[in-house]
Amino acid sequence: MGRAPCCAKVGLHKGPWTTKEDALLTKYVQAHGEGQWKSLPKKAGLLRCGKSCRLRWMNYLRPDIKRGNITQEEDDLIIRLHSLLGNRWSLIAGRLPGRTDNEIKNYWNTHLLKKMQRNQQTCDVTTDHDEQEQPKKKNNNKKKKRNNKEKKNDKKKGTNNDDKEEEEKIQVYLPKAIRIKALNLPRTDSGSFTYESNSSNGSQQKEGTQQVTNNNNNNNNVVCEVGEKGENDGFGHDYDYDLVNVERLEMECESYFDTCGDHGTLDRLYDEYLQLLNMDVCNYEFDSSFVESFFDSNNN
DNA sequence: AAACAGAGCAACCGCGTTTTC
DNA sequence: GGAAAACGCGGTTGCTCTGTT
Repeated sequence: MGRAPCCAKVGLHKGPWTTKEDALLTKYVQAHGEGQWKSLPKKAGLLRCGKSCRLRWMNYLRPDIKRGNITQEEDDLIIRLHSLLGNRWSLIAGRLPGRTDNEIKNYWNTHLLKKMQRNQQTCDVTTDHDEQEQPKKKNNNKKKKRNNKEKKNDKKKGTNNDDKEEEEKIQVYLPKAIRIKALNLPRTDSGSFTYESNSSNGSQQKEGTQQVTNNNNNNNNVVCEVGEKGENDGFGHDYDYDLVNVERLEMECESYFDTCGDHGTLDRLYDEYLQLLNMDVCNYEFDSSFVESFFDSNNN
């Protein structure tokens, strides 16, 4: 059983893509469409593994990729979605047109994590307990960077600090990612839900669309009217997203579960959140009321 | 000016899930 | 129904750039 690693083939290019490779891949995908990643490199004349091609296309070459800085609205939305979904980057990316899961993951790890840590430091009424718990993540981050450096140095020096690192490992309890199998929602290129306009060209993704179309495999389309709405996120911010907002996600899920009557996945998700909220180890600010209302509405 | 450290991000890797045969 | 292949996701790595000493 098991699969042979697709990139183990000898003679395949690795590392940064050249403009020539980009051009070949773009040309091929434009001519033949996405998919068949395994056989694509051969057909396109690329010395890359299919996985690498897919990644390059999805994260960089797709024409609908929005490049440039993350806006404040997107920033807020990412934080809010992360509080709801955890590290489900592709789901989060699906709510941000033109953004990729990889981009959001990187942005979270490099910007938002620090931002939230800063906020927590300034806002928290610090107790001794908090002071002990909070730096864990921060230290972990720094540790990673330090480890990279150490590894580099180790390479030079020929030493190995792995045993020491093992001792120092700090256990951080984070929710285990579970896939929402039951949600057969249409996906964007990045593998997440998509939302479509009511126009004849239903495949075109549009920003600020007014309807959310929710297709499942039985062709039971669930269409939710979605209006722009200012709301409070429970953290004291007012939101008026031009982008797809969290409310839409709730509505989509609500509609879906109403249709199929499957609450098992939501129950699991809710259990996961409850466990997390009960765990004092993460010292992480959850908007529990928001989460609870989300699940309550689906269970009623 | 050189060395070092940290930040940012593209790309890789491993594994779980889904699809195909 | 089971095995293999394909796909997709999240975590991690390592390279490059920039700022600091």
